[in-house]
Amino acid sequence: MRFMTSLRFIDAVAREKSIRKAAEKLAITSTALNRRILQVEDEIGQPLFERLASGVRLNTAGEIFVQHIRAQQADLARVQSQLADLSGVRRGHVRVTSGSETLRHFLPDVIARYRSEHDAVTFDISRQHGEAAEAALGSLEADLALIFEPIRSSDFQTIATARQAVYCCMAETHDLARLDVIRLHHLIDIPVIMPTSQSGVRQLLNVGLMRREINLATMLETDSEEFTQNYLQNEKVVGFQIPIGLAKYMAEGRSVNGLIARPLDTQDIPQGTMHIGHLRGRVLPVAAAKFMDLIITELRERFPKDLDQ
Amino acid sequence: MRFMTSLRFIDAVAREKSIRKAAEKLAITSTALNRRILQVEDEIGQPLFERLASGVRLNTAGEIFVQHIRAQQADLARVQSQLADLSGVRRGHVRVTSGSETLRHFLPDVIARYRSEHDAVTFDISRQHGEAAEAALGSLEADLALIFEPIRSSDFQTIATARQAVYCCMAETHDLARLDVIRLHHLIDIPVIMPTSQSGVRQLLNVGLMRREINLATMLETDSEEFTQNYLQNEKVVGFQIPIGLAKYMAEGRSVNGLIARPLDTQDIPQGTMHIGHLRGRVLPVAAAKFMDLIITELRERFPKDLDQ
DNA sequence: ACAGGTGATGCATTTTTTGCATCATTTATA
DNA sequence: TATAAATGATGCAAAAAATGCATCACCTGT
Repeated sequence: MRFMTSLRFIDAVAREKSIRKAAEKLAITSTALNRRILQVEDEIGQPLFERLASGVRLNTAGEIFVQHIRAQQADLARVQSQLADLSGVRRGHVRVTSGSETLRHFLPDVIARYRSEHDAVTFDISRQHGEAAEAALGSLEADLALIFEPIRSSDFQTIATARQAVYCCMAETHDLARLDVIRLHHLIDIPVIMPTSQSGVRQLLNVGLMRREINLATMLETDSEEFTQNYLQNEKVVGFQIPIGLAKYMAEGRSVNGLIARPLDTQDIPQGTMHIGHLRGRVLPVAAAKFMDLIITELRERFPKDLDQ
Repeated sequence: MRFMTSLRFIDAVAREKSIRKAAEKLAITSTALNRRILQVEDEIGQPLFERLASGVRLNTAGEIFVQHIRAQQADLARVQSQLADLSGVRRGHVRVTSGSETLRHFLPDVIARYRSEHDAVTFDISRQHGEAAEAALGSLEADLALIFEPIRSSDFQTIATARQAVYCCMAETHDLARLDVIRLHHLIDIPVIMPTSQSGVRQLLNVGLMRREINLATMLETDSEEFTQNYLQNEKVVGFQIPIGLAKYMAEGRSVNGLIARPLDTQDIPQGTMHIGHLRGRVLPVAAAKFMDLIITELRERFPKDLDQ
């Protein structure tokens, strides 16, 4: 897209905070890049960058202008996706940002299902906790976000939500596996793996633990779902997860790979909410919009009672 | 804005439906213009125009792309307005489309008030009836619209509404001027000037006339407020208008320039609604947003009881 | 049948963009 | 404190892109 060149260059310089570094990435000389920037600044009628000895930095005007550039790029992507749709094939690129909960089972399932029908669509999946995920939407680096508790920004437009209770995960041979519903006091003196404090699950746990004044025997703290699930198979410890993060049917009580999940009583630990949405005011590319539809379809199939739209 | 050139050119061709005609307006040769279009079509990967013997016409892809171009232009204007705001002076350009009702008194008053504080802001006022006004918002040819009854498109985002009863206008020497409120049957056999049928006032009148099965003695039909108001001073006929279209204080019963206004009984003719709004999903330029604020302020001062936000 | 319109294309010319060498500054480092 | 290694800006020549002219092929209305 030749008509986007200057704008793309400015975006690159803003990201690299250096004309020379950006020039290298763009495979042109710093001279040419510098001149393009000076030219646009001249047309705009005011500088977009502060010149520092260590490089450049966006000034206020630059921040506004770069936001415009990114919005324009996002809209162009949407248009291209729409045009591709016209000519039959659905092409496109979908950028999803999400907490770790959905990465192990849910998103792989949905993407596979989507790509089985539209294999010309490609994906970018970035793992980010709530606040960072919202920022990624804001800077137009992502189209969709799946965020588990809480939503901070009013710029986030929720399209659907799914209530999610917190489950305990453990080996099927674990003593607690006999219970249908687990109360917090059952966990006293039982070694547990805790999610890190940025995670939504951890925040829900904290609420209940504070209220009941219970301290758990935290043997390990990690933000890796992968590690947790694997470790449970080696030692009789308890991990925490929400249904969307569990293998299919595990939330119904079935054992999968020797592991089993039991819900925590919602009197002890409140249910959380998984939010699916995008930046307010954005029109999503066809591919992204359709993918979001499929996410909601999949959620409806898995959690028919807990889905709100 | 050099980076907008190609897009601006495409927009021009779409409007002119001819490369040669557009080239003339743009003060370049048709060759150059033709080549830019071919280049963009090549980059997009598909044609945007159908080539006819009589010129060109947008195809479906072109319609989508041109809509994108206009959205970009509008957003760029917003950004420029915002940047100008940064540097102190409020610059900008506000494009308003409205039915005829507001053109005589209301908009001139509001614009004068606005420009007394921000004289670097310029205006475009286009007179269009409801449907055309909504289309102008949709094609981004206008920022704001004032539409009197009814709203057709769900793309119109109403920001404020003001209820408006229909008034009869006449010379203060007219027989009916003695009445405080006029009933429809008072108008039987009295010569009237009717607004044309696209106008919201006419549509409200029609509702009442149909219901009561009354025919008025229409001596003349016009869409010109100017003509109507001037003619009332020459002959004892009755015209129709809503308060926003009357000179200040006339709706309170005062006579202005020998003319006087009396409300029609709302049992006979329902009140209408003046809608102030913009295209859904658009972020307005600073100047346009502030101007809309001022419109609402003015409406609140004039019609404190009938304004909804 | 034909005159007058349309968009497309080859080629020479003009304009714009790019890259090299270099300057003036600032920052990090010895 | 002196010095080396960054940074962005600028003059000038080469490369690339855009433009204008002349012309073609085509369609439409008369």
